[in-house]
Amino acid sequence: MHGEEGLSTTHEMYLKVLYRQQMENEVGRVRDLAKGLGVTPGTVCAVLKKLEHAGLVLHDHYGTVKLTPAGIRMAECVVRRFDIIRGLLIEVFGLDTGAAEVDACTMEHAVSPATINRMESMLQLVRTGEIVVQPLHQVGPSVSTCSDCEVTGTCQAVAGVERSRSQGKRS
Amino acid sequence: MHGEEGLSTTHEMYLKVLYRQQMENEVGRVRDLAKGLGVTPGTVCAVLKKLEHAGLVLHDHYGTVKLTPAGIRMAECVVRRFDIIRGLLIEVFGLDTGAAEVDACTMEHAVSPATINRMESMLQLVRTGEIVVQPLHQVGPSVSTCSDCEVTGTCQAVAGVERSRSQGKRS
DNA sequence: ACATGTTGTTTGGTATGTCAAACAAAATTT
DNA sequence: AAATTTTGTTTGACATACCAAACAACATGT
Repeated sequence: MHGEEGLSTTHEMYLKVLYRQQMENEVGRVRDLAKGLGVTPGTVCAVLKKLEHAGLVLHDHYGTVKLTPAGIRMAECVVRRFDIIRGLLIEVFGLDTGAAEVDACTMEHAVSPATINRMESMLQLVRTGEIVVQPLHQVGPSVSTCSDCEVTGTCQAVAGVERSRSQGKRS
Repeated sequence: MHGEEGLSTTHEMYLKVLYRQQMENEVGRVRDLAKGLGVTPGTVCAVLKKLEHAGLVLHDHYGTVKLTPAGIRMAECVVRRFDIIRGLLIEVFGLDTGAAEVDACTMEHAVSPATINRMESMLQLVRTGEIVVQPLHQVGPSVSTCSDCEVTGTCQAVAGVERSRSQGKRS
């Protein structure tokens, strides 16, 4: 019935960044998207074609880029996942903001609805004090027990993009 | 100093499946890898070339496939991440085994060392009873508050592979 | 030993997502 | 309004990861 069978990580990122920029800027422009995503304008152009074809954005030639209602819904899903994971990593797992946001940006594309819902519940319970997790914060700062897997955040969008949005807009 | 700058999700999956099969079978064969990963033998062949070039596997022409010590170390990192995330999703977030394993298989490629270490600590604290999280299990079964983002597990390896391994080897 | 079947490899093709650089349109300056 | 700058689009190229199908090697049965 829905027809959609899941967006790629790339497409989710495009929608998310576009959504955030539209919240602040009103109008979307290719150059801003490119900057926000850390890719070239040519790449954005190509991907926008697909998103337009999928009915998620409207893109006037040499003009503005706008999310459709469907695009907004999808973007909000991604943003919700990001916010929940970010909160969880900071408030429950005790990571610092920067690391949490880089990881959240990668993980947001990897969790099913079931998992994100449980994460949301957990976050809520911790916030209301029904679950107490202070002990975790005493574990120490990001011990690297595994020197082999230097898994770096593979999220394309620079951490700065995340940071600038989620804690008060800064230029 | 290390030289490596992070494996792709694909390569991590190849190493993980190879590792598991070698734990059970001794000898690795292209067809088993292909089956375990849900891809064709031709694809496996191509990817093995890259893994060999990266010093992670040894692949005799028309012969066996074996992880190098470096490959084993990397594979163990991936397996460790999987196991921690799987445990967390089941024991802390209250997901059922199947869903947890599908999600863990996607998430295992998306968490930084810092995050996985915190997750491990959390899991330990829950197991030793220092943190109690029963309330979460009463939240109900995977409510889908978000009907738009039908994010499906994008993990290539069929859930069966995960399942057969992680709860007692079954043929 | 040789025919058959299995397993492994190669080849040619596809789809994504990316860049650099050429080119086109719009906006701004003067 | 013409020149210049900025912004947007297209093109050609590349890397990854995949498949189907042709082909090569190996293993076995009789």
